[in-house]
Amino acid sequence: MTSRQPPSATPPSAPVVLVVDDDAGLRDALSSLFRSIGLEVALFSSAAELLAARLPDGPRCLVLDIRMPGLSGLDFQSQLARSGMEIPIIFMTGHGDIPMSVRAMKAGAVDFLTKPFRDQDMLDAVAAAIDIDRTRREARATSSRLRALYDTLTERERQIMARVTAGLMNKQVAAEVGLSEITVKIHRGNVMRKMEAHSLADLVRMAEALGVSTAKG
Amino acid sequence: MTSRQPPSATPPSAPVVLVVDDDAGLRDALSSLFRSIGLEVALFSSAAELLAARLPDGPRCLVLDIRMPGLSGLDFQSQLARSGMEIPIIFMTGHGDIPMSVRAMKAGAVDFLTKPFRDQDMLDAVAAAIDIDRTRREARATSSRLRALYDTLTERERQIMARVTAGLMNKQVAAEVGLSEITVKIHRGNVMRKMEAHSLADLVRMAEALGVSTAKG
DNA sequence: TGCCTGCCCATACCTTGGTATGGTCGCAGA
DNA sequence: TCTGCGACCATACCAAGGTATGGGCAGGCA
Repeated sequence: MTSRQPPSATPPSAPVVLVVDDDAGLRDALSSLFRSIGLEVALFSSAAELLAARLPDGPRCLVLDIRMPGLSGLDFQSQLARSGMEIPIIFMTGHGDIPMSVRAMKAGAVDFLTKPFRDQDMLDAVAAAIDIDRTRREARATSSRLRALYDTLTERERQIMARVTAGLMNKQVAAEVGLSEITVKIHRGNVMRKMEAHSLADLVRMAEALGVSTAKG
Repeated sequence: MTSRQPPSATPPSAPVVLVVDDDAGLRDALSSLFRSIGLEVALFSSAAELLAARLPDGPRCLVLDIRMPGLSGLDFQSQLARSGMEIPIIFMTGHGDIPMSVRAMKAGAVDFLTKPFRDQDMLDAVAAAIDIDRTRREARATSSRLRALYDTLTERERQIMARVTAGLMNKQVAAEVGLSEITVKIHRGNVMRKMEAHSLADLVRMAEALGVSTAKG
């Protein structure tokens, strides 16, 4: 948010497409299709197999047959959502119906392709999905960096931060939390340093992103 | 955003469901269904008819057969989007297919029901759509109030606002735009008054919402 | 026990922010 | 021509922000 940092320790890995389908022929076909445009691919014959695998950390997306051995595609989707595992999903189906597709799309699927599909449609969908994932990862990275800074604050400092970013003056903050103005100034200075904020405007934006800050009238 | 105002001059009108279907029987059935739970209804037999009518201003949504005389439902949807007319849409279809439903959902449809549908499914969809519309309207109202205030600023004042909300000190702003510090202070004061901001934090949030403000390193 | 940390406060001092008062200049419209 | 307004600047003054220095107290921990 405020500091522009190098990507991080892990090198910028290539996008990976995770394919889950019980049809080995289709898996192979998709694999060569994706590799032909420079994407990496990981193949799985079932959801369980995918869950057991160690997944790469770069940008990625999931290409999933809605009818799988064991867990259904839709159930798998909601299970992933519940477990906080956010990954863009592209569904494929041979015998799907409209309610199924609608449910999938409402739950956030990127696309829902009927077999047989055109290669280009699949590639477009995957490109869109990878893009979504990349954006989300960046947003998550920024916000977790921010959260990490916020976690270093003491209770007091959080109280002061909330009120300062709500627009209160030091003396008002002091009155509200029952401190002397000078103490508020000190805490405030600590907040600025710990949050690595270079200005009040900066801090306000951080508070906004973190969802802290006392609402105002 | 900053001031909590009464709803406005127009009284809080009841939610309205706009129904477009060429089947008069279905129109009537939907009409009584919606009225039974206290919603107002406006019926149309074609998209053209709806466009010609004067639409109410309260929260509302659109229930649309995908196959209509004249313009198709999907085309109508994209036409509305292009014309900036944002209204939540629920599609109905008797003979739709998956690609159609996916396209509609990707374009932002709230739901896509296959005929025959259960009354409760339709009511749930409409409730969700109305809710979305209400939220959107509130957001639009807030942001247009803000925009109106911003429009009263002079060019200079906007320059100063952008830099101040980016976290620059008055003297830095002065140097950047080639003014004396005292002049910056005066403009800054004018900005605060015109934007009705009660604190710098307030102004920063406004700048954020407006998308003005010079990005920082 | 000594050490660290969080929390609290004071005095002193300097920098910024913010407003009032008063004045100049140029331009557009009544 | 007068009026109003946007833009600009100065002096003066006060309020608010911010830091340094120094000190006290409580609790956890090696």
